[in-house]
Amino acid sequence: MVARVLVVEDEDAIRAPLAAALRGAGHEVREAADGAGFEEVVDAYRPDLALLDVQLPGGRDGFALAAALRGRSDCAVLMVTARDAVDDRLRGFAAGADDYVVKPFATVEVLARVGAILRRLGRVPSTVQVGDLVVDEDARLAVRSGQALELTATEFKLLAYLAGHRGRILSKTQLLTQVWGYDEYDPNLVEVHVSALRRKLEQHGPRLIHTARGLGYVVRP
Amino acid sequence: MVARVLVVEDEDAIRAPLAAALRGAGHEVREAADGAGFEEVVDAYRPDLALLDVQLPGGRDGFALAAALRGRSDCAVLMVTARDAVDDRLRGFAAGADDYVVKPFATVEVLARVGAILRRLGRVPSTVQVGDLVVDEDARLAVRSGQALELTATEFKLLAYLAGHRGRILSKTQLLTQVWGYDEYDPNLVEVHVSALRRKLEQHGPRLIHTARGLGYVVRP
DNA sequence: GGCGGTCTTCAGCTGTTCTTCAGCTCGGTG
DNA sequence: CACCGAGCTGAAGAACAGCTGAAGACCGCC
Repeated sequence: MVARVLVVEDEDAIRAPLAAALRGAGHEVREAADGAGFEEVVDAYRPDLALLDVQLPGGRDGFALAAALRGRSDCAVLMVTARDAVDDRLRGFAAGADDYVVKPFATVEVLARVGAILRRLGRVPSTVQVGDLVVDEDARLAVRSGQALELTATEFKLLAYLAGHRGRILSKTQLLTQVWGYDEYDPNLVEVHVSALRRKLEQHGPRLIHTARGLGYVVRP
Repeated sequence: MVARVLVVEDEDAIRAPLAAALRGAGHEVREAADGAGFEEVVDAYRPDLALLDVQLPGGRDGFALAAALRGRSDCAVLMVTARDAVDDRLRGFAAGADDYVVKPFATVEVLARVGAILRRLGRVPSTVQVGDLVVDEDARLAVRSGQALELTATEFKLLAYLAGHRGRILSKTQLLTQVWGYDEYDPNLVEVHVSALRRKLEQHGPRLIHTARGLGYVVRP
């Protein structure tokens, strides 16, 4: 399973190879050296798993970050620490950690634990939810506040892709390649379909597909 | 990847061509002949990579400098020495060196190793923090004291560049080349955008972008 | 071949953002 | 304290990105 992983670790010598290994395993990785702007990054990036070092520079340690995650996201937590104290472990689980690794560790061990957590989470239901919109790719069904939407093939594909990457800015180029499989850049093609999608979506609620000027589009409740 | 490199080497005949080669590769280079004021330079310059000679005049050798880097910066370290003793190599790695080159060396070899280290680091975490401001270039997110800032494309680029070089005075010429890609000197263009940025930033706190009269601008908490 | 629906292209419109300009303020200097 | 250059900022309009209605191309179906 491919997941979005957020690695918060201050030591380059540990973070860099770890991130490389995770990328090698097909995951999408975001790195941070400390807890600065953690909430904002989580909201924007919506990781499936957070790998948190316990000891971090700055005001907040890994426990504080794990606590901040609760309620904000259904993201799993893997704590990393240099200390092998039992009370650390307990504090970690109390803060909502799903698992725990002790430094020094083998990169493969971490990879295995990440895989285990992601498998355990199961997930990958074919439906994505954004606010009051539910998109079920298997059933090819889009529902907004109880109302089924009548979408054309292209519109559905576009909406499914946007919703599947909610909270992230997707460029027109990216949409063109992912949804249309095109190489050439024709921004208007995307614009026309976004416009049509919006007309149908906004009959049942406020705007979900937002314009990020000069960058692309984002789906957000 | 373009990086800031700090070269500490006492022999002019080695340092000068090395610095020239690194500049030729697109890096920004700062040179020093010994370890005097090392910490201050690191804090002010925030190098991505330090090239440290082991044998240095004055009280401190390359190992001492490498040790001083740890905890102070997430900068990578490449040690340079005339001695090819195994215990030197071990001491170097123990002190946190990422790689090691032995004199006499070919300049291209050093360039290759610098490239390898920087690739391995995989561009340092994308978020920069200055006081209560956090700028995440990947997520294209600027947050000040918990409030997301609504910035236009140019404003964001400018802020990201300024924040990424916090504590350093950046001339208007430099900003024009780096942010706009312009050649001609139009100071007012920069001034107008700095003015707009300040208006948005200073709604949530004190001044961060300071004017260095006759020199340019600095970002500082 | 004709028909209905969908996709793509086109062109005009709108609102935003960038750049230029002009007049002002500020700080240093004699 | 007056002057001068550097920097600041409000306003105007040029340039640009994005939106959308409409027309034509395309495709499958009868």
